[in-house]
Amino acid sequence: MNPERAKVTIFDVAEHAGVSIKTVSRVVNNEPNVRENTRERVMLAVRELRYQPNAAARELSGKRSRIIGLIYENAEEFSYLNDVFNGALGICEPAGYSLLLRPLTLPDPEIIDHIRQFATNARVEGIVLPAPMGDLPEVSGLLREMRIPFAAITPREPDPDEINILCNDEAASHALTELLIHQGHDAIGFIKGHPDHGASHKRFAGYRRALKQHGVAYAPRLVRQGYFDFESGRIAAGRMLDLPDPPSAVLASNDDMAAGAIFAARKRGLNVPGELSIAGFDDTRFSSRIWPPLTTVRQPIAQMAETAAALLIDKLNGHSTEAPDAPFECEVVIRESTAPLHPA
Amino acid sequence: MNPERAKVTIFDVAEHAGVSIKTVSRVVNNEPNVRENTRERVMLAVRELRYQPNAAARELSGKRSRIIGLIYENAEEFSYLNDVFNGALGICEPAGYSLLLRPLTLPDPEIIDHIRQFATNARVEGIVLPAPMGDLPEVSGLLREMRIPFAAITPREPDPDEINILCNDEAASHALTELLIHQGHDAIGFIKGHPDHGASHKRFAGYRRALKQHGVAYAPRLVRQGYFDFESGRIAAGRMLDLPDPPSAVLASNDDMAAGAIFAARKRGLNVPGELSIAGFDDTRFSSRIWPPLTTVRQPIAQMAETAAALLIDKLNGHSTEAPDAPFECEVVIRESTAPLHPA
DNA sequence: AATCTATTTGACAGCGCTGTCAGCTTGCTG
DNA sequence: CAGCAAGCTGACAGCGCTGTCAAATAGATT
Repeated sequence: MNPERAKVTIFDVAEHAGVSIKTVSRVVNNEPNVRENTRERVMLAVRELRYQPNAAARELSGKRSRIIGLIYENAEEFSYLNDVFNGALGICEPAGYSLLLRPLTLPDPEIIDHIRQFATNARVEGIVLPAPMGDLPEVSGLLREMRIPFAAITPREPDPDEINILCNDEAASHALTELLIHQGHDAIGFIKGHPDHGASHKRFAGYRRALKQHGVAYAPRLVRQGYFDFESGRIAAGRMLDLPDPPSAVLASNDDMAAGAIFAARKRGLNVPGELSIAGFDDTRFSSRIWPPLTTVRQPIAQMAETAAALLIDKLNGHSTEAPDAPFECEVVIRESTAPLHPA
Repeated sequence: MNPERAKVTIFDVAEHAGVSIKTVSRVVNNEPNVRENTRERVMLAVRELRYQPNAAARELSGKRSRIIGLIYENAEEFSYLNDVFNGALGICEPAGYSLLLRPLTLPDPEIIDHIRQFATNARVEGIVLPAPMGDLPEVSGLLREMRIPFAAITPREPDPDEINILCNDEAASHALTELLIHQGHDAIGFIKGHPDHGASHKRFAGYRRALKQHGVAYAPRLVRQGYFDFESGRIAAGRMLDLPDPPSAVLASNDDMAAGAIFAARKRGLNVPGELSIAGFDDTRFSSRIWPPLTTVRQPIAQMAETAAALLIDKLNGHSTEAPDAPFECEVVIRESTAPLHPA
């Protein structure tokens, strides 16, 4: 199919450098026990001939595919995945790994079969699991059983034997709630995230802790279930705003839902933030571009994905790097969708 | 590393079915000249043993990697890529192909080297080029020279020997401009897209054609260069709005820039669409969620990517499917960011 | 039944690389 | 300068599959 390509083999290089193919292999793979002189000669030949090892042969012979899988939920929300892809790819490429994507539409009754097939068929060595994949016990259970190393980017409790990338969701949510309290709000609505996502629970926990700490009463009527999408945010916010005693501030568990809340407020003729403060979570690309720009929490998603990929590759290569000792830090970003409460 | 996996080889299946490995190979690859009886026996063995062919061995032996590359610009805009990824993956998976991503940050002076390396190193059989990759002559030139089949999703002039997925950008832009003219606007600003994108020129052409057709004077001061990003839209719109005789409507070449225009209008206290109508292009996920929801043009991006991948795979397999005879249809979506002009 | 042709099947040689292990060089040590 | 360990290098056997080509079988024809 491509006559021009892939012509140069290890034999050509060996001949050109006057060594055996095994020595070329050693040099190319950075193995020890090659005299500096020899190494240079081989490297020269490699460059001159533009030699690129045949990945299929390598895999067949060496049992290493150098492929990492990334299983993700094929949801609407894509800003998060954008960062995950970029972070993971940024690490894989220079490390000589390929990244293979596997979208999954949740809920998926055949998820086990799908993943099993992906793992064997695509011959991945390891798998990155961004949220919410890492939250699903059947997924991590299967991978464990198949003995496929994986790195979960998820706020669940860490397992010391597995790679877990965490961030301090709970603390960030606490800080954001505290901000609203300090601005004088005492009727603060909360829109929960999808119950299957670990992050949802962490964020709710931070909210409750802040209320408690500052002596603000917890009002169940001001807490609504959402599912991380715009529509559920719009609906949940609408319900709260139609209450006889509506909240003066709403904290949504992500920015999509916060955008939905803004939409709901505007439909009701409410000024944001004059009459209603709204804050979100995630700082997606659009959070600063809607009106008013959203107060939110920024997570270092790309960095987390980079770390996940890097630790996974280290593990695959037998370097047992230690996981970062502290969770990644989220950062509260204050913009114009929140304001101090002016008593009526 | 994974002792449980990939144990069953073609030999096991052959033995189990009482045939030679070659016959198993024939059955697995759907080759002709196998008696039905034999085929069934082999299939049974395949199922019983859960045989999955080793991709590396296949590739090494057969020269077919069953991998397709996707080279894309690693820009902020991700809604477009989301659809492209999903569309392409949806076709590749069932066809037994893997999709390998290769982000590129433009402009990239070493783009040729990067692509060359990707193509050989990742041993892709073919490549999908979403916009703006298909617009760059050095990219398509290199692939042509390397004899790597590719499918370009781009509005350039089609080459009958190559796979080109088109949509009627020009006509859609014409229709959108016409809509504004019919609403009474006669001072219609236009924010151009990035000059390296073929779509930019098509969209501008549609705008001009509509003006001409309806006898609206073309005013160069109402045309500004943008680069498809929010900021450039904000700035370009700002310049026009600060003119002594500002436009009553602004057409932006994509929704990011339209969002920027809305932002600029709002900063100047202008009501949209009361005092300024704004329309965009693309219908990204956020276009219906900002305030006011954007009038825009929707392209069937996922479908286009599906078609690109499908045609490419057909080509790789020697089935010379014909390209669709007509370009894909864009659709004008009218929302609340545009309104009829009320004379002052 | 013998002959011929078309169809089906199998033996075997690679594909390009890495792992194993044996053999050859060094550079010391005594 | 012999003797030896440590450092280098190379020969060769696979890895699991597909392509080639020859052999076996079935089916058609006389």
